[in-house]
Amino acid sequence: MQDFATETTAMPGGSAAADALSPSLPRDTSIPCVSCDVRSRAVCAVMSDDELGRLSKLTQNQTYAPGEALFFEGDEAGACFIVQDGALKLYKLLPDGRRQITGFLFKGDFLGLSPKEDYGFTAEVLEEAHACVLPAERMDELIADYPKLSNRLLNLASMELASAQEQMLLLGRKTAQERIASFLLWLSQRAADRGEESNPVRVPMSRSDMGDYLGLTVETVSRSITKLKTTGVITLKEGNRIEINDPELMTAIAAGDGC
Amino acid sequence: MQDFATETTAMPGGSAAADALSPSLPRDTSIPCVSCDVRSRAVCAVMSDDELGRLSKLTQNQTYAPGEALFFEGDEAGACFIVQDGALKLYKLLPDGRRQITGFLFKGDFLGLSPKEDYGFTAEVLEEAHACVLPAERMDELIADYPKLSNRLLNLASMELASAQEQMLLLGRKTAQERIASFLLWLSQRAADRGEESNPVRVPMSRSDMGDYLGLTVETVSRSITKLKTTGVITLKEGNRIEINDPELMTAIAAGDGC
DNA sequence: GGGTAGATTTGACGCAGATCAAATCATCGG
DNA sequence: CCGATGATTTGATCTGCGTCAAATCTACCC
Repeated sequence: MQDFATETTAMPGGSAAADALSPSLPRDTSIPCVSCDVRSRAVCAVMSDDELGRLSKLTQNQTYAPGEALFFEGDEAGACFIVQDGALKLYKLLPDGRRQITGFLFKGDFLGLSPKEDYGFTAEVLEEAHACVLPAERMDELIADYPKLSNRLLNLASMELASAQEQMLLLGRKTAQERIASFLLWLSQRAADRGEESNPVRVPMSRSDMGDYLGLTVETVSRSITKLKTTGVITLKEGNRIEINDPELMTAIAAGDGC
Repeated sequence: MQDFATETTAMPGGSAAADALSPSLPRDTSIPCVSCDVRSRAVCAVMSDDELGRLSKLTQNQTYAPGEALFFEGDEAGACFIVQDGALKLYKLLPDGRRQITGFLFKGDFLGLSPKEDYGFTAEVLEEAHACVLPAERMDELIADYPKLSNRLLNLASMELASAQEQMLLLGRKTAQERIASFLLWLSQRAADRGEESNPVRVPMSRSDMGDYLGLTVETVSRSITKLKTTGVITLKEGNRIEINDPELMTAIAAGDGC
């Protein structure tokens, strides 16, 4: 299975479909995909109302609690997911327990599709999440029936591949300081893409998760953040939020051009 | 642009199409895709003879010398490539010159398709290469016309994404020794997939390139290889080839389970 | 409010791998 | 075969980040 979590920029012609029904109710799983909150940014953006009608019959809405796993590395790849809200982390483990987080997923992100029989990583909930679950066989049928969908997934995969390469550059060649700066800017950009507050940006993951994503230890993450704080480049705010005081400088630091 | 170089396993039902014409001539660019050397393993494997007829009219065969670049990071993404033979390296640079190689490409690999306007990395020749070049607009048309092709590319992208995640694990969490072992096993596996000798495996890239791929310096690469040699796990052979004496142990080392 | 458990920060120290430097090896043109 | 040039190996030393340990801080429950 493959995650196609991507820095999805808004699809042209797909302005957010307002939920016409019962806006006061917290969530009604009977509402079909047509009025889905993330329709305009998710894979489904390329499907027509009619096609979504078919889709909505195949999917199931699920709620996942923090710490819960949608699936584990090595599990048979049985379903695809579209994240409706919340946050996930994806990770791989070495036999001795060393962990590498390969991505964080947010509202609108797609998760699924494996080149192998089994999932290549674990998907675990960071913040309570709702997801739209689609059995793998159904997904295969949809891909076969709707070339548009296949093309859309190809686009998402391309974007994700590009960001994977960016991450390789970070992991292979950047200093701790540069990694943290790059990460915070990325978080901020992704929040902006989702239409959420980007500065200060909310940081929903622990220092430990940041470390496992950036190839650093908790202590180094903490020290690097402290240093950025001391230098005045960032400010820590209430509610796990971080303000980037000087985005220009921050960008320079992230690229190894700072100082 | 995105590279979809993948550990392509042989396509079912696509046994190598022998070149029926002038087998003694080194290379004849007039031979259409139908009898192409890499047809059975490349993207084209999903196209029928007729479809390949159309394809062959859109493509151009090119030869590239070692050190030459197919394109540079930041260039406008104008074409897709199918590697017919030779070897390429893909890399990204930081402003101060630090380099991260994000992949090596071999016979049958696909390169192209960008989520952005520009290429996100440089593609440079390692060993003289022949490639089939397809203008981006033509490629877009083909993708639109042949859902099979789109699906195939999606598969390749999925595979590449999985191996990118594997590489993140390597770069973020493995020791120098583990990285080298993982790399040599990967190189060997890829050679096997191409039907080439896998043990001893030919290592077509310099120590410096290995370092830039594995997030290490030349010296550390050299020392790690020396150590594996001294331990008796590998043997250096003529012609830049390396023999893996104990694949079991090597695999254990690569996973961090050795010793 | 007080207590507890986990997360984060801070401190002291060690080491894997980087850096700097030099020797050795391989390739290739003449 | 010789010399030159670049790649690789080896050696000595340094350092950024990891490791180990302890001190806060935070959130949450009673």
